[in-house]
Amino acid sequence: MKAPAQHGSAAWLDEEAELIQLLFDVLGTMKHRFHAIVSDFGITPPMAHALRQLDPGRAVPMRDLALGLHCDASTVTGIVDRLEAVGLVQRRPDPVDRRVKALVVTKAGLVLRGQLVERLVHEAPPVAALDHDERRHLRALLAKIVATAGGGSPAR
Amino acid sequence: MKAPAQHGSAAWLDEEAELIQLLFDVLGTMKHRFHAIVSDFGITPPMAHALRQLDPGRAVPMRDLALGLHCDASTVTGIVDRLEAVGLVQRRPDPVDRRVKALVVTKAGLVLRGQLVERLVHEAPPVAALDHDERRHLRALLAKIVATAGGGSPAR
DNA sequence: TATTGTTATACTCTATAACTATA
DNA sequence: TATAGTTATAGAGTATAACAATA
Repeated sequence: MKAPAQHGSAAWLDEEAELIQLLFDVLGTMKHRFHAIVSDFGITPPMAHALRQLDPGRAVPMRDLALGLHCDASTVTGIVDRLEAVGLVQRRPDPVDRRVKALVVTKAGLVLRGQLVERLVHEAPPVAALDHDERRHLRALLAKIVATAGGGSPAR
Repeated sequence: MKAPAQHGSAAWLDEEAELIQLLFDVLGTMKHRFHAIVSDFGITPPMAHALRQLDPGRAVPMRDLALGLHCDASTVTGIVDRLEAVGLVQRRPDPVDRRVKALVVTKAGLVLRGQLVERLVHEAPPVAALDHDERRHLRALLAKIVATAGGGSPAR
C-alpha cells in the first residue's frame, strides 16, 4: 500500500488529489475556451467533435461516428441533423448496405475545420502557456496516457 | 495517413495539432470516466464539481460558487436544488446580508466527497497510466498551465 | 433474428430575461 | 440603483425504449 504519512491523513493522497485537481482545472479551462471558439463558428462542441471525427476522404457511417464519439446512436442523429442543417456535412445512402447512411464533409465543413484547428493551436490554454520543450514533454505524457487508457466505454 | 492542407509552412502545425488532439482525447476519456464514477454515487458531473468547489469549513455564498464553476447564477440554482434534494448540501441564510444564501456541506456530502476523490485518484486515466515521476512531471506542467491561463470567463 | 438509423420521451445543463427581496 | 437569488423559458446534449427498413 502507500506509506501512511505524518499528519494523520494520507499525504500520498494529497499529491494524487492535487494532480486530479489540476487536471480538472485544465479540463474546465479548455472546455470553456473550446466552447467560446466553436461558438464563433456558429456550432457547438459536440458538432465540432463530430466534425473532427469525420474523414475528409471517406464516407463514414453514422454508427462509426457514434463509436468515435463514445455516445449513443440516437445522440448522433441529433448532432448530424444540426451539422447538415448548416451545410457542414451530408448524409449519403450507402449503395451496398442500404441500412447505413454515411457522412461526407462538405467543402464548407473542410474550411471550417481548418480554421478551427488554426484557432485552437493558437488559443488553447496548454499551447499558450508552455514553451516548445515543455509542450513536447506534455505531448509525450499525454500520448502515454492515451495509449494506456484506451477508450472508456460510453454507454451500454 | 494523409495531410490534405500542406500548403507551405505547415509542418509546425502538425506537432501543435497533435498536442491538441491528444489533449482532447485525454479530456474525452476523463469526461466519460468521471461521468461513470459520479453516476455510481447517484449524482451528475456538475453536482460533483460544485461539491468539490465548496469549502467544508466555510459557508460559501452561491454567487462565489457560480464564479468558481464559471457558470451563470441561474445554473447554480438548479444544481444546488439537486444537491440539496439528495441531502449533500444545505442552503443557509446569511445573517449579515439577507440577500445571500450560503452553502454548507452536510456530513453525507463530506463522506461522498471523500469517497469520490478516492475513486478518482485510483481510476482516473492519467494517474493509472503514469508512474510516480511522470505524474510529478505532469503535475508541474499542469500547474504552469493553470497559473498562466487563469480563468476563461464563460458567461456574462 | 440482428443491425442501422430514426422517433418519442425524459432529464440535465446552460444562458437570457424578468422578477423578488434586499442593500 | 445595484446586487443575490429565483423563476420562466428555450435550446442543446444525453440515454432508453420503441420502431422501420434492411440484412
